Amino acid sequence: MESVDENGGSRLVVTELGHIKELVRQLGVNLGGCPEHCKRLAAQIFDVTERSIGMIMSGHFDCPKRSAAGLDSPPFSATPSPLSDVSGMPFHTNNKKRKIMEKRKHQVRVSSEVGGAETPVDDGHSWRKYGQKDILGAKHPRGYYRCTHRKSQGCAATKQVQRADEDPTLFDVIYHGEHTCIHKTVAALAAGHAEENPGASRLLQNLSTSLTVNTEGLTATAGHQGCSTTTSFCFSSQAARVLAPQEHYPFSMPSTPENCFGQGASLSTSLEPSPVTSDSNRFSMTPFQAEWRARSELDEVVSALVAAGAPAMEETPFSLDGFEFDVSGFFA
DNA sequence: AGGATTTGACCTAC
DNA sequence: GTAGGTCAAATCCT
Repeated sequence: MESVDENGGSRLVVTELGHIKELVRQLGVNLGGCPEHCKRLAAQIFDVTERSIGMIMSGHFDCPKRSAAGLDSPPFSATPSPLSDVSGMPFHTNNKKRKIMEKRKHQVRVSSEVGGAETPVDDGHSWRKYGQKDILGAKHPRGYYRCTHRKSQGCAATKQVQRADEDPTLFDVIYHGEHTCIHKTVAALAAGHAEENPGASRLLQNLSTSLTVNTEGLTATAGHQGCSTTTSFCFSSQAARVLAPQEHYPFSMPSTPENCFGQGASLSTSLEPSPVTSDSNRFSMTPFQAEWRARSELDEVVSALVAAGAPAMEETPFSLDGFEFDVSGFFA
């Protein structure tokens, strides 16, 4: 990973990431407290993230090689396997098949849930394998997956999964296309809210889909030292990135009341290695990958909230799975 | 029985 | 001709 300004740009973004991390931690601590403070913290997180976006968008992290290749993908391949690096893929060529998929592509490196697992951790979507190919120079074959709802809902999302040569526990996953399908649980959730507020309902669908909260150890220590429990807050997988803005997939929610990160539970983002071992989406990412993901997801959650009628939500914190969420800070 | 996976064949770009 | 990506029949799994 190179950078301009003798890594000065890198340090700036890393600094901002650290700032975001601290703000998120504070937000977690205060979630059960003063709503106004939470709003301010959320607004700050948004601002800092925006600054990071600006740094990246200004070209500080444009890899010359990638730029030359005309890629619009983020600097996700800090340690890409030789042949899974999308920069080497001819998506901007005249290849008709591949040209179709250049709309959206997103590469991440993920770890397997269990060492030696054949596939990486669940990314929240259901996939159907439709092919496998031995790739020249790669030790492991590349698997081709498409969304299970391709037929039923015409979802065009696909992904390619290839085990990293240097570390078999890691997978390079390249997502193509956009999910236009509706998640099962999301659909059920939507049904309950659609009548009241269609926009907010849609947002909740996406929230539920994308954000995962690891709760390992939480129940074991809940009630004991209360606020000391560490809950890992993980940004979602590819969801936000592969979806068009109008198909926003921002954050997701804790699935059970026990997962509440309120009551002073501290939050740790996935910006740094986390020992958590739940089935939530955990990625082995560089700070830049993490920042880019955070940026894209935050970016989309805001646009999603706006599109979903945020003012109404701002007035009344919405609830999901027994929790209330106040996102009005994003609009401060 | 129906859905998911496997795997060889086929298609397209280079 | 080669490599990457997809198709589709065969097979497996629940």
